[in-house]
Amino acid sequence: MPEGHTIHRLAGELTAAFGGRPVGVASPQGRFAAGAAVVDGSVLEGAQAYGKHLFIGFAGRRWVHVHLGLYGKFGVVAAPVPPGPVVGEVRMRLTAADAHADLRGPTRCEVIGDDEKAAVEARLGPDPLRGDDPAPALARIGRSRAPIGVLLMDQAVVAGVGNVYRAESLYRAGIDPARPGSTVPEPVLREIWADLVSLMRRGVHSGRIDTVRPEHEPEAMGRPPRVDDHGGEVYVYRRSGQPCLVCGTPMAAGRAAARNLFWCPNCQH
DNA sequence: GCCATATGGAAAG
DNA sequence: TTTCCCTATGGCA
Repeated sequence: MPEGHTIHRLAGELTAAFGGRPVGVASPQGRFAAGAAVVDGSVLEGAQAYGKHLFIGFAGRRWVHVHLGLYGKFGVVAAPVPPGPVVGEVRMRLTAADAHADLRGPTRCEVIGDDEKAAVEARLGPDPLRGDDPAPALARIGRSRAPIGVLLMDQAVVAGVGNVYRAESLYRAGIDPARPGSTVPEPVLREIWADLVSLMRRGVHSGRIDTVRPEHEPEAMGRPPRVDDHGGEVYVYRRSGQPCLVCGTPMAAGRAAARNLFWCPNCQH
């Protein structure tokens, strides 16, 4: 479930599990063999997250740059490493005495240096989870004719927001995702930014995306809890055709920039 | 077994 | 704007 909160949480978990110690880096699948050999056995100094990009820092100014993409997974598992052959397509495995971590299906997994890391970061907009100044994002949205729903997903505008936080933050602000960025008043943009900071911090802490306000939660509304494989309690994401939790209107769905888009046609303008 | 689907992004046209 | 990549899972024959 990789939006920015997943990556920031992962950076913390990796630093806690492996930081300051020599770590085995392997490529069970074989596709990361050359990169793994470069850092295998060196000290993992710490992991950093920027948007949806993960940088695992090793001694010698080497970084393993990981991007999970749409369905990548990276999880830390407490020791001992299960005996027997590694099951499935494990691109990279980190191993220490008391923990290991397996990476599967990433869009990117590569060893880079400081300059390449800086180049990746230079392409990203401010990240709500890093405490960045939102001014560049607000300015860019404020002068763009592109839909606000597309702009929020553009990592060069805001780093770390994915399809769920995009849909949910626009719903909570009452803004139609199709609305051009330049037509959204700046105070509303500031409110959306502050909301993203708060929602995404909560996501880092809980490991899932919950966006429903207390007064609309299942218990408060006398409805059954949401049952969905993404695990969180949300207003709009993947709820097309179901009644809006606030007004009862069936939620709408469409496509924008090749991604699923969800909104309430009554609550969002 | 086959197919559709997914919280992403880069490259190709 | 479309295509492609990477993997796991659930629904359906």
